[in-house]
Amino acid sequence: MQRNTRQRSAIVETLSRQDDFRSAQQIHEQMKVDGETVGLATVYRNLQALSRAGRLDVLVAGDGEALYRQCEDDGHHHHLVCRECGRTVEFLAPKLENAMSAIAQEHGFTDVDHTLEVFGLCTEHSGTEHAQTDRDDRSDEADA
Amino acid sequence: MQRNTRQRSAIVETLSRQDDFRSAQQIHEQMKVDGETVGLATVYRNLQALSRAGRLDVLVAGDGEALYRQCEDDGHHHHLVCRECGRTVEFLAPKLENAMSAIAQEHGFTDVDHTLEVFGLCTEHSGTEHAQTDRDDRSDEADA
DNA sequence: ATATGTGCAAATGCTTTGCAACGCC
DNA sequence: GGCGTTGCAAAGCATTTGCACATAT
Repeated sequence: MQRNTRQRSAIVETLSRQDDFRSAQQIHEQMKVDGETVGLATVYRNLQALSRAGRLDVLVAGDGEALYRQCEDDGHHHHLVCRECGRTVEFLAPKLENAMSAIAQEHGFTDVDHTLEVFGLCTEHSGTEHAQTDRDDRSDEADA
Repeated sequence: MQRNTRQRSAIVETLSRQDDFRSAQQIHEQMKVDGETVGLATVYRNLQALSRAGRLDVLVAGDGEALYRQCEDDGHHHHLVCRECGRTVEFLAPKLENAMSAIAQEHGFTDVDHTLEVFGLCTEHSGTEHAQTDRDDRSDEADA
């Protein structure tokens, strides 16, 4: 990832206009709609490169599909994602990180890494009619 | 899942002799080695049926491959899995469950569900030579 | 100039499915 | 005997890769 190409910029551009997690194919589709002509393989290659470079969050959906979105937060964080629309809330759980390390160490595991993702239905897609106020994507902190 | 067939029994049998998470293909392979003749599609179909019936734990590896193993624990629990050999330790994290519910509720999400898996290298596959005692798969409890 | 990046199409790997044969109940 | 089950091969998907061409630096 060392050169600036029209395609790469377009991909980054598209991602920057996107709040929620999207699959490579959705992103490619979106670009086509926007009039950008970029090969699907190129989208895949760049998403990979960008996430390797730490500029994207990647999360693997239940069915194994990879979803991407631009990082909002630098540190290690987790996501609360709407199963319907992909709307995402980031949150931190420092106590969890510690607990995980402790458990891993107890069992002699090293090089540990963990994934924690929470899936649910956001206000707009919930069957019930919850009233609530906080509906932005700002980072939050859990007490776990 | 209403009839008992030779194939289904063989699959359950194979799973019961297996401590760690295995992919459908690995299970199929194992059965072939054991002299069982069962179609790959049948293995997939039964693994799905069994996990639907709550008799198997399923976890999706980083690359999207589904891994199965028979349930040890009834309740909701998580796994510490060796990236190399699949060796698995189950653990509970009740405080985490609560924290997740709280966060979800705060943001108006409903029908929440979460996945937490910890990957690492077990004692036998760690580059370093950790000394340790606890190396079984008994359930454990985290304070998070 | 030349190492990188791109596009396309073919290949991969896991998983699912259509359909005829099969075998529990 | 009927309906769930199986096997096989084909189809599906998301993703990766080989290779010739294009292009940023």
